[in-house]
Amino acid sequence: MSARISALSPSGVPLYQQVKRAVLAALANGEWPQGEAIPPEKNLAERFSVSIGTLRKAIDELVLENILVRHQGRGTFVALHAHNQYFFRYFRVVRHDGVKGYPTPELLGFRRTRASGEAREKLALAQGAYVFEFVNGLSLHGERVQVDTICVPEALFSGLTREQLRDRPGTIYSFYQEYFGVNVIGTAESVRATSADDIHAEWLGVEKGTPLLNVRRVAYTYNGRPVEWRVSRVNTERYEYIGQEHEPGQT
Amino acid sequence: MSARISALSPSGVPLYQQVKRAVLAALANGEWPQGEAIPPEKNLAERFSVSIGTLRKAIDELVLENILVRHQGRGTFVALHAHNQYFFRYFRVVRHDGVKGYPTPELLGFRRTRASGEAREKLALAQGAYVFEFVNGLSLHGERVQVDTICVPEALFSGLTREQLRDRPGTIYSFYQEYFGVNVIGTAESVRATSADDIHAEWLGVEKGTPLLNVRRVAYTYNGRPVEWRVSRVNTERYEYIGQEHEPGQT
DNA sequence: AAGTGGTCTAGACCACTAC
DNA sequence: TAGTGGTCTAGACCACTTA
Repeated sequence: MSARISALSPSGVPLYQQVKRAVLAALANGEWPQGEAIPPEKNLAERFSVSIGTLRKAIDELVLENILVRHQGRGTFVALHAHNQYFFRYFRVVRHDGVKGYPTPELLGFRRTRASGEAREKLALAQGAYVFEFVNGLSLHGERVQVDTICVPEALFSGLTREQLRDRPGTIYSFYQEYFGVNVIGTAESVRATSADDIHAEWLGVEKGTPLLNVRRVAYTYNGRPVEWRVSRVNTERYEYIGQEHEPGQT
Repeated sequence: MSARISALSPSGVPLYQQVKRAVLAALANGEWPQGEAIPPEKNLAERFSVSIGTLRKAIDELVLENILVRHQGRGTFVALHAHNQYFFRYFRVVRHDGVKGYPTPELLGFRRTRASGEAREKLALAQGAYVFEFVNGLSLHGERVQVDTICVPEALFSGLTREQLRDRPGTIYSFYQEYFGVNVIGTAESVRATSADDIHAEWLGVEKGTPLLNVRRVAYTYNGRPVEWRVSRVNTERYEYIGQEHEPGQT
């Protein structure tokens, strides 16, 4: 386990960034399990042959990214529920009383088609480009509360099948990553209020014309490349969407 | 202008936090105008009698908060449009094409009343406590698109009048700060879709029953104390609410 | 060439936690 | 009491910008 930074590479990459990568690698290796403390700062500084200050700068960033948690006097810990946090980053519907739940997905539709004008715009596709369009129903506490219409370029997801989607084990984004090497690293959402049309009324078990939340999301990978465009319809009779939150930063 | 930190107060507050406050005070004094460079780090470190490292930690936080911008080799600058950024932190409605605009406010109602059950809950008030409740209409490009019903505890805003609100120069939150010493430092929002009732239909110039976005916000000051509870109704026919955004952080 | 911020060191002492 | 992270120092050298 000689985890020394490789030759203090003169690559021009700051040392603390190299340290950060090394720590991430160790985490990925499962060297320090979730919820457990990582070695103290002094040890890590020695191990990577850097000063405490440099080591701390690397750890600082990992703490900012919610990958590690520091407790003064106790140690630095691998964040629990890193998976959970990641999950609820992208699923922002909770019950009116604030209770969160894991949604049960159900594939309601799947087809290969030419991209619509709006999909072309959001996904930066050429005219006539093909996309896969599928519909995902989400239930909370046994009740269907959200229906997503999801559009991805065929160019990035060639060979995608209805069965793969139906039988995928985890979240859609982890599926993208494992099966197609597509990493979602950012999203942008806008929200409107619209009326339920016939098909969504049926899917959500509400009357036609019921006000629904209409969440429109573009997901991006590296270099700002859009990889997914989705429209979510949410029945907010008993659930709500968590909007912008501003932490009380101590100014 | 002896801006020395007052006696290196043994108050237990970290030095770099004191330095940060001092820099903020200098900014508030207009000592360094917007868009201009502030003195180099060495000078500031001397002026505040701290080491470069400590000074940098203070500046780091101000950069993270978008109050300052660093340019390697050029200097550290007072962020332009800090006011703008601050403004659009709390006003998140844009046209469907993404164009932002400054809303024109109009006071549509004002009264002193006992807090409703929901207001009591959100504002952590005792039964029978009084609140000021006022209604603020917001227009973009000459069109009324949003109506806010705002509720603040009388205990924090004693003496608030309709005229003060109507004639206030800046945003509501800067008004809170200047006239009542109430600093809003954080917010939490949840979003639903609801139908327009009679009065909101009239205010927004839509038919009764039109789907409206229903944004519910609690604003907090220090120590997580709630100071304002508001419900915004937005006509999203031509405008939309900017939801959660995730920056592509470089992990 | 001079001046700026960016990175890095090798310590020190303090506050907090666990034993 | 021992060990942890939190803060702080007084420098050093590097990369970048401007003139």
